[in-house]
Amino acid sequence: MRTSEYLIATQKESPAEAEIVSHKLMIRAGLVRKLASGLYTWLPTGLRVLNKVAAIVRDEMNKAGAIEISMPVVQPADLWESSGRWEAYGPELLRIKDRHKRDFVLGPTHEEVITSLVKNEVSSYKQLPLNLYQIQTKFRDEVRPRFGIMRSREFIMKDAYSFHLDMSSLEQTYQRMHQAYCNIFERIGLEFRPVIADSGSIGGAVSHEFHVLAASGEDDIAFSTSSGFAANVESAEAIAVGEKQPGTQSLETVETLNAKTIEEVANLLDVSAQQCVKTLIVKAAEDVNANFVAVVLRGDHQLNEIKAAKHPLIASPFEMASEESIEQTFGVSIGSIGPVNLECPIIVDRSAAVIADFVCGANKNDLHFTGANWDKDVTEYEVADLRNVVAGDPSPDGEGTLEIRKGIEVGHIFQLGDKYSSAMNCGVLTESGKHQVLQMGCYGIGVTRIVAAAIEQNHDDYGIKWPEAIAPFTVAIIPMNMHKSPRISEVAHKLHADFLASGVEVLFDDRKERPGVMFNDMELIGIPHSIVIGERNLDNQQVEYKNRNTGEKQLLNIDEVVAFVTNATGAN
RNA sequence: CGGUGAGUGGCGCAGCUUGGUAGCGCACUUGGUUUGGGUCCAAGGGGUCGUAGGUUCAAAUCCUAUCUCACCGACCA
Repeated sequence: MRTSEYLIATQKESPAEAEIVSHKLMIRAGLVRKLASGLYTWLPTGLRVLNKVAAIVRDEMNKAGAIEISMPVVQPADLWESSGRWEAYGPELLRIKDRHKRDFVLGPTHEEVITSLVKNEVSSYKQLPLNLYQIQTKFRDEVRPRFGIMRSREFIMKDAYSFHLDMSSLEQTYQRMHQAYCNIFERIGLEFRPVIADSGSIGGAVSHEFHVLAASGEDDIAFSTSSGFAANVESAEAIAVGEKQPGTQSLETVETLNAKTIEEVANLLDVSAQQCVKTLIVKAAEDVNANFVAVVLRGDHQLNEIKAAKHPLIASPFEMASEESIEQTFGVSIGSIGPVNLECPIIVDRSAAVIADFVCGANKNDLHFTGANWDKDVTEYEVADLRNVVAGDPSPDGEGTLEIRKGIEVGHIFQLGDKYSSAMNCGVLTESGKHQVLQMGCYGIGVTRIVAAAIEQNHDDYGIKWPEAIAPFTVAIIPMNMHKSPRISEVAHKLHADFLASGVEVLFDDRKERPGVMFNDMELIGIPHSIVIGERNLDNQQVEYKNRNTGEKQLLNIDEVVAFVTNATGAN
């Protein structure tokens, strides 16, 4: 490819709205352009990358026994009514009407369509298991599209759906998909982790997320320093820190005027936040004989609302009590609430339950207790896992401590069970001739998001540093002042032809630009290898090779260039 | 949806307070210059100032309404 016949579309400045590196670089390197909020056009260079990612995903899916299909983006509303998601999905589901005023949706996902397909096409246990996938455009009317392609409304997803007679078959395919996903991210060349994810409202379901590690990630991932344990912080189990301590002090009341937050109280009393407990008042579940439930955490810990919502005493969805309702119910302001003599059910986090002689609110304004102890000063309570894990916590599998890093979610695999198949009555006849509802798994990869995540993980001050496997071009030819030097032009054209003949993806910068412009553009676009042709080295029949990722430079004889680059590519 | 801010050539912005010829940098075109790291000079093309209404002799500027977009919060590939 020659730049003169291509749309290179690089820019010096990035748009004001671009916040994260990948977004800025995708605009500057000419990969994408925004059409409207959350809607992007993929320019030639961006599309080349996208297609490479998709090709790797497709290849690994095929190898793992999945079969490619393609389903419509526009889906009839009645399908969504049959699964119950027409109401349940919410405003993220873009609803449209056709000319006959019939309701349709732009597909945010395809469980309904695939389940309806399999229901009609598959009727015997002999046809199972079956794993179907597509790589296709999805539309989710995100509340807040963000970070360019990272969270856009229209995006490309690889979604696979597997169908099984029983759970053990589902588990097998699930493991196979887990492995396929690892293969995919390894081949693309990303640093990633499969992590245990929140299993959501579907009871007993197993789920893993795949995260690309990057500082700009929106998710916190907890890892064990010495085992393979990894989980999303929102679902990582927090175990008690340390052994249960015996109490040595007795309850004393202290005045804490103007001290409301844990920090202020701890400072005032000159104790650490770890020696305090904080008491949060939350809405109780409907079948509980109280309006509110108190949740007690160690002062330095944060409540995990997902865990809280799953507790039988706590309302789901989770809701904090308002300041007014707390004052009405307990007659004390929010800063002085504590578990001692509190008139409501009390749930204590595991780590708060092992400390002794702690500081807590005295349920009277501007007063706190010191020297409080469980079982002595508070007798009615239960213990549960309610907090977010923090760095340094013991790993829940008992090996090592936890470390927390940021991740970008690029894949999610899920054992769905029969949620959709039973709602839509999708089943087959078993060996014994009985109708049986199928078990399902679903497996998603954000193909467009991978492109952004790859940039987040691989860039420098000059631009993108593509992993070899997804680079838009393998090699750039950069001739110095070609239009003034017939012999440079000759070598450049020859190398271009040679690369093409060898099947190497080459971008030949034949623009009449100054060298600096070409260097900057090629580095911005992030082409892994480049060949610089200048008068300087041509006397020795040599050109300069430069590696974008390692910065390595060396002189090559003209006749060995193609072999060298081919070799360098294979080596990575 | 809540909070904050912004809409002026393709991009980045100034001008608005105090109404009076729409401006700068990048990009683009032409000519020259330069040529191993975004050269320099000159000439040029391109803008209903988000939209609608109002005030006024006169509105990018003041007033009203409206739309769009971005950033911070709860969701997700």
